[in-house]
Amino acid sequence: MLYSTIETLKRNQLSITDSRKKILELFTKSKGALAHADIEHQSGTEFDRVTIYRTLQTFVEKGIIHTIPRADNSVRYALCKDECVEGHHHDDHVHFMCDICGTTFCLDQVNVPKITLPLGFVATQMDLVVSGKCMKCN
Amino acid sequence: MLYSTIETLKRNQLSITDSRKKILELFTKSKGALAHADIEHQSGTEFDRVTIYRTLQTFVEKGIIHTIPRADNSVRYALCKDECVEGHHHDDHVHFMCDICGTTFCLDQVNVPKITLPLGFVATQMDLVVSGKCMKCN
DNA sequence: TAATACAATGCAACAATGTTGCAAAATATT
DNA sequence: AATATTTTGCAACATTGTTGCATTGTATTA
Repeated sequence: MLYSTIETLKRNQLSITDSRKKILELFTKSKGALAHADIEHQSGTEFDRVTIYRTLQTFVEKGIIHTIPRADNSVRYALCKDECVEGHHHDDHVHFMCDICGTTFCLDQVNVPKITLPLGFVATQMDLVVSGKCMKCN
Repeated sequence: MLYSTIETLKRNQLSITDSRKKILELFTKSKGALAHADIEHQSGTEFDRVTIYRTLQTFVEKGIIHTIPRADNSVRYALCKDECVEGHHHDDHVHFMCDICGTTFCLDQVNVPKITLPLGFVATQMDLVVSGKCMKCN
């Protein structure tokens, strides 16, 4: 089930503004994950940098998008699946980063496998990021 | 087998300097992983910020330390095991970040499990970062 | 639909993080 | 000890992210 951008915003009790509509659209149009800089470039000078930061923050809080960590100190954001709700993300799928084209994929089909931690350690979140060559660059 | 800081530097064909000795010592003394800022604080005003950046870079290139990605856009560094050599890291163990005390652990005993990627995807590196409560804060 | 309450935006200023070029200093080599 | 090489510190700059506040836009109520 796909929601329109406006429906998604309403469903999350967010007021409908130009920046939120536009940024959410960028995510639905994009196959891969987006970095803050991507959004800044693709939206031109339309919105202030600060607005983009705050919009992304709001979307993460509401469970509309989730973050993907990277070893080189740059976070990317991707749309969450429908099950994500405020404060409780279900983004336990694997992320794939292509070393050639730089695209970040959410491999929704591939789940993060269960692992056994040493005694005393309790996990609340797991991030599995794989890098290599994607099917286009292979 | 443990090497002294000087031996490790020599083994990697690096000249022995105060900053390299001191920063490498910080890593061997520390149980967890270190962020750039940690090193900057613990070494006081002894070294320039730039020197620390360059030293960490050199250590990563030589395979002495490896990076650990985090969702909040902050990289941490940890000592590699002996098998790591220049340009070829063997840091395929799980990393654990405590949400309470902030310490990052290398769980050397726990390996990243093999997963099956969609057709056409080829993995060259995998990073599994688990967060939750560590054995001290539990 | 107009008036009000509320929330989001843009701007400015700032803080933190990371990078580069180059002269000075330290290390390694002969 | 003298020379060649590498590393360091400084300055300057680029990027990324944060905060306070006045202004603007959105939602709500009469």
